Amino acid sequence: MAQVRDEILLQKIALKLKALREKKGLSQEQLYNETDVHIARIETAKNNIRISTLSKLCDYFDISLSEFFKKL
Amino acid sequence: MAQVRDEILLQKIALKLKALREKKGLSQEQLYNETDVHIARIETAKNNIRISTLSKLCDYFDISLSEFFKKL
DNA sequence: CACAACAATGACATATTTGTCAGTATTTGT
DNA sequence: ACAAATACTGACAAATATGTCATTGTTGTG
Repeated sequence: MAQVRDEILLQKIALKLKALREKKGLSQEQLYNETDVHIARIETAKNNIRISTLSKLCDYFDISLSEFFKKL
Repeated sequence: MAQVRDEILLQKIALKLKALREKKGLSQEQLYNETDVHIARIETAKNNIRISTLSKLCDYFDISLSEFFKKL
């Protein structure tokens, strides 16, 4: 089902974003202060992130969207 | 500004999706019948597409998200 | 255990995407 | 130019992402 595929995708994105954040040693709150993105629900795969939100985060983490999805 | 960067990103995504669709020789309506995605507003860069919507389209076009953004 | 820092979750408000459909504009082929 | 196909746009409803704040749960450290 498409729903299941989406859940898997969102889960992968969630884990990847969490890993990027932790690599920088930031708390969710600190990341919010830097990017204005509330990450909690994204990191728990509750939200179907918009492309501009993901783009903003990738910019902050110095990774291209292509790179982000390559090692997903 | 972030707004401008988003507009550029959405414009690139729009053009890329249109090119993929036209490569398959499909009208917007035909693509909708295949994917259940209304593409008109996305191809005119009016919408900030969600990741699962883009993923669905990439699946249909047989291109990975990483590939999609690589040649953006 | 107790405390502190952090993450997860619920509730609510706001903004935006998407579906849907109708109407208009544009393109394409003859 | 004409007709048909296609694309674009506006309006409305429904679903959902995100902001915001409060509360609860978790984790690590003394």
